[in-house]
Amino acid sequence: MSGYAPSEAARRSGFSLDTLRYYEKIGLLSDIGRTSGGRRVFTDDDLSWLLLFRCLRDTGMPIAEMCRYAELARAGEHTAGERQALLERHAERVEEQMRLLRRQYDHLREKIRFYERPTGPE
Amino acid sequence: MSGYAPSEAARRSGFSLDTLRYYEKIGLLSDIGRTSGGRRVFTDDDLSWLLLFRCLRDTGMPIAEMCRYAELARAGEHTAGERQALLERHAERVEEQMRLLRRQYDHLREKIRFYERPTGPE
DNA sequence: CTTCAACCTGGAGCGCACTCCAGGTCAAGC
DNA sequence: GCTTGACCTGGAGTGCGCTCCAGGTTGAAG
Repeated sequence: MSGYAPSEAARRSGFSLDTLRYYEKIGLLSDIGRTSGGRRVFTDDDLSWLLLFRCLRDTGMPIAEMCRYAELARAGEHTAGERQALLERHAERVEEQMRLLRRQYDHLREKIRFYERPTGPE
Repeated sequence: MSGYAPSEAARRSGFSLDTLRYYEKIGLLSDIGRTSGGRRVFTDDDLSWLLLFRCLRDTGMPIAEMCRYAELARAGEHTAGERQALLERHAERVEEQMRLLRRQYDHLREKIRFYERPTGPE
């Protein structure tokens, strides 16, 4: 079950080894376990955090904001409302981002269509 | 009709004045007109280029690739096929990007749902 | 016991896309 | 004619998010 080597955690999360170390260094990840020899051991719980971070990064959340979220979570259950609000605000930004992306994608397709028949413009 | 001051071009394209100057400096924009006093004058044609660049940037195309596109366009009509292919490849990347964004958005919404009722996790 | 790939640390370096600055010029309105 | 705000240039600086490096350690396999 739990106990993944760094390379395995990297593989499963899609982050590089360097990025995992970096995330720990800046305090985004904390209390990552170690073997007696000093090597990191990632638990299932660490992994689920990483998958959340992957989601947040992929949707464009800045690292500083993920740090804020992680801090809140560490602070305890009483921050649940604030955490929810943070994710909600982010989700709304993502919606806007999706709308913009779709709109610009349509522009792009329109542009490509100009090349598709008689003779292209420009 | 044609002849926009830099600030107007910035307003219409959504790029900053500095970015417009930067784009000209790196050769993304070329042959931007000038007044006798040395000030830039943007034409409708320049504006439509800017709107294309806005579309490409918003969809994540790196500047180097936009430069390549602009160069091809300057080279003449015989590069139309290559230009089309470039845009087509980009559009496919955008599609992938939209799929990922939607997937991660769904994850995010799912995560938020955990906060919505009994007692949130983490 | 040896080997060797995976891991460790601290810190420097990088790529991208701007953004800002100093010091000067231009031109429309009063 | 003077003021003032928009504009000019070349070049330095910034913020973000990693990524790479040197030099050393660990531990499973043979």
